[in-house]
Amino acid sequence: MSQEDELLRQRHERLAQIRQLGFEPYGHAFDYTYTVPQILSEFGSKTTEELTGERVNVRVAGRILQIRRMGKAGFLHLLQNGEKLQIYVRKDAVSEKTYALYELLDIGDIIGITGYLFRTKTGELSIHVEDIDFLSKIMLALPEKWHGLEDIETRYRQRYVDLIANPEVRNVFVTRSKIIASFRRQLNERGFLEVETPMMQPLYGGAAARPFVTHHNALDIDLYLRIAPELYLKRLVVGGIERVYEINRNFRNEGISVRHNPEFTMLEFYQAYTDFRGMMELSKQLLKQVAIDGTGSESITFGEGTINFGHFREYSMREAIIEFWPCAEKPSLDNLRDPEWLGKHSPQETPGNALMALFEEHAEGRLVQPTIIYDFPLEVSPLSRNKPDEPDFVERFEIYAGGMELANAFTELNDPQEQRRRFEAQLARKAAGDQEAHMMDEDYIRALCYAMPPAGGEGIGIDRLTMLLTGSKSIRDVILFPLLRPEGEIGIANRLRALES
RNA sequence: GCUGGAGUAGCUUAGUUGGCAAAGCACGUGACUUUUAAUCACGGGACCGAGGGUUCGAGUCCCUCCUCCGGCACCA
Repeated sequence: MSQEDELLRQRHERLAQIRQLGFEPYGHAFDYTYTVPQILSEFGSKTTEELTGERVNVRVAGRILQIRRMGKAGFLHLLQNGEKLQIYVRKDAVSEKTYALYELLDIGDIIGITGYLFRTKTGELSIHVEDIDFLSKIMLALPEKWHGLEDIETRYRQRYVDLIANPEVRNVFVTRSKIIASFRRQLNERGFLEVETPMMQPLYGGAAARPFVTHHNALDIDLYLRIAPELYLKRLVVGGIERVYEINRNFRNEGISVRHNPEFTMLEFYQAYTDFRGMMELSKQLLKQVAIDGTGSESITFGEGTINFGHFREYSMREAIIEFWPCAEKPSLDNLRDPEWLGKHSPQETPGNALMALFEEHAEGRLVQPTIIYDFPLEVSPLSRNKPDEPDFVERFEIYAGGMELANAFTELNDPQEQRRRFEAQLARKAAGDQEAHMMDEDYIRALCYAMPPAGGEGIGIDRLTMLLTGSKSIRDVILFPLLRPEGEIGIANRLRALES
C-alpha cells in the first residue's frame, strides 16, 4: 500500500473512532469568544501573575499545526487567521471523553478549544484546555513543519495548502486588499462613483491587445472578454458621471511572464474638466497614500533598494531615452525628433513606434524609482488628445516603478471627428495584419457626438503595484490562483471511494 | 512559439564512473504530566514525472513527450 493510501486509511479509521466517541466531525457551529490574533494582541503582554489573578476563560477555534505529546499531557499549536497560539492538554484536567478525542487528533485537524489563558514555564502564552470540540478532519498530510511547502507548482495549484504551510503568504493578500481599499476610499472621498461595466463585450477596445472570445448561446453571438473598460467608462462621462472609476479584471490573450497574467486587475478612473496634468497630480497623491495604507510607509524595500512613493521623477519620453542611453555617445533631442535618425535606430515602421521601442529598450527597465514619463507619440496612443503645439504627440503619461509600467494616463480625446480618423487608421493597421489594432466602435463615436466634457483618464495595474508594495518578484505571487495548465488526473475521488468499499 | 534549468517517499532533500534507492520531518507502536523543529527505542512507506532505447545491469547515458521555473518574443 502506498504511503498516501495508508495515511488516508488511518484517518478514515480515526474519523469512525471520533464518531464513536460521540463527536460529529463535520458541519456544526462553534461559538468562539476570541480569534487567535485577538488573544495575542489583547493578552500577549499580560504576565503570569495577571493571568492567574484574574482567570481569562476563552473559546477559540483553529487548525492544529503541531502536536508534541508527552505521556499524559501534550502541547499543540493552533493556527487561525495566519497566527499561532499554543494550547496545553493534560489528562487530569479534562474529561475521559475529551482526552480520548485528544489522543485521536492529527496535525491539520480543525478543533474548538474551551479553557483559560496561562503562561508556560518558558513564558509562552497558552490555553489550558478544559474541553475540545471536533470541527473538521484532515484526510491528507500537511507539508513538513520546518521547510513548509516550497514546490512552486504545488503552491500555485493548491494555494489552500500554501496558505496553511506558509502563513506569511497571507500577508501579501492582506496588503493587496488594503491597496484596493485605499484606492476606493481616496476616490470616494474625492467624489468618484464606482461602477461596473461589461466584461463580456460585443466589440473590444480601449487597449492594444488580442482578446479572448466566448459565445452566448441564447443570443447566438460571439462576445469578447474585455481588454479594458475604457470606452464604457467614457460613455458614462458623456452621460454626466463626471468622476467615475472601476476596479475589475481585464483579459488579454497573450503570453505569461513574471509581469503578465492573462487576467489581471486594473483600476481605471476618469475625471471631467481636467487633463493629463491634473491626472499627474492626482496619481501622485493616490499612490503615496496607497503605499502608506498598504505598508505603513511611503518608502518600501524592493529587491536590494528602496522605492519612495513620496517622490516622482519626471522625464519626457525623449529625455528618458537620452538619460538612460547605454553608451557615452548619447543621441540629441534633435536626433529623437528626426524620423530618419529614428528609422536607422529601430526596425519599427513609424517614427513614433521607433521612439516608443527605443524607450522600452533602454529606459523602461531602469526606472526603479517612481517616474513619470510624458509626451507619447500619437501612433501608440489612439485614444489620447493631441498636443496643441506638436500634433504628432499626445497629452499622455505613464508611471514606472521597479522597472515596470504601473499606470497609463492621458487627456481624453473628445473630438468625434478625430476619434473617427484614429479608428480608421487602426482599421488600416488591422487590414495590414496587426492583430492588436483597435476595432471601429461606432456607438462610442456616437456617444462622443453627444459631447464628452474634456477629461483626464488613467489606468493603474493593481497586480504590479501589489508586487512592488509586497516585494514580490512574480505577478503569480500576488494572484491567488494564477493561470496554469490543467493538472491532469488527481485521483482523490477514486481513493475516497475505495475507503468506503 | 523559441531557449536554458528542474521533476527521487505525504513534505524537504542526498544519490559517486552505470552496480541492492538514502536521510530528516510526517506516519505507526512503545516510554514520557510545562514542551518549543520536544526527546528516546523500534517499524512501515518509492513503478526515481510518462513512454521508448542503449546495456549483463539505468534514478544515473540517449530519444520523444508532460508539467513547472527563468530568459527571449508578445503585452500592461
